[in-house]
Amino acid sequence: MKLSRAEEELMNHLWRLKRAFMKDLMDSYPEPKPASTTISTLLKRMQDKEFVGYEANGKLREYFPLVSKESYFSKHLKGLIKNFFNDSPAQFASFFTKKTELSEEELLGLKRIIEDQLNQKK
Amino acid sequence: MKLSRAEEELMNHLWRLKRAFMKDLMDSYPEPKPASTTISTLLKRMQDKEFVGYEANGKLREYFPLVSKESYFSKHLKGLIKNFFNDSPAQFASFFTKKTELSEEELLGLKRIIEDQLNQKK
DNA sequence: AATTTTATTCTACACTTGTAGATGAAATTT
DNA sequence: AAATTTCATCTACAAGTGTAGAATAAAATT
Repeated sequence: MKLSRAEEELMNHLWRLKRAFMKDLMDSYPEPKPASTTISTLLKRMQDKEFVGYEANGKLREYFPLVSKESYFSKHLKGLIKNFFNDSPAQFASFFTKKTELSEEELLGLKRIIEDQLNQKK
Repeated sequence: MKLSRAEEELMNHLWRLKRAFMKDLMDSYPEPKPASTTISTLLKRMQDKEFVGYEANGKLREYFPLVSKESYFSKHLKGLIKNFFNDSPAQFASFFTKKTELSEEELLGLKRIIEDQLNQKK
């Protein structure tokens, strides 16, 4: 199951806020804000898809994510790699590194991470 | 404009084949194959979206991609990074490197790429 | 030339998505 | 307590998607 574009946007707000009431979600949208019923509809659909839960606090509901951004994103990425890179993360990484202009610091940071990973392998 | 899931799958076949007749596209699907009219519908929609063109060869049409996999994918990725990583490719790279289990060779290969990039910076 | 194969367009239909009004009920403010 | 605000649900509807049958036409085969 996957989220639609609009749902994903809302989910991003929710991940950032961690827990949020309707009002907080509304606030997190820039102008022009969507109608609050639109958010409600999205929240409902996301509950059906089991991406969002809530805790009733009196009548108000405090919503929270049921999946972490990390795991959601990992699936996403895995799909991309599968579809576009022959299921080879290395091929993907090489594409990414070549096509994205990273600054020197960024490259050094990355290099360090990779070296750490290599050391762990030993 | 974006391709839908099913269109993207077809596009992948087309990228791989570079140029293809209806028949070749059908062949590229695993069992159970979709109806050929389904492929036709998709192709039509993809032409409307200007992702696919064709050259008539007698009555047959030889289809080909109008956008490269690289540029299509780059946009995709840019969107992902924007939505999920605060628009920071470096943040993304670090996440990717940590979450994906790359083999030692793959890591070494990556390291080499990064070193090349660093040298180019000088 | 008649038949068969192959591919295209048209039509269709159910499902998903983006968006929001109407309605109603609980909570808050006056 | 009455009025107002806040929000969830229901209903709705247009656009986009996945999927494919019917009709048709050109090409290949017999």
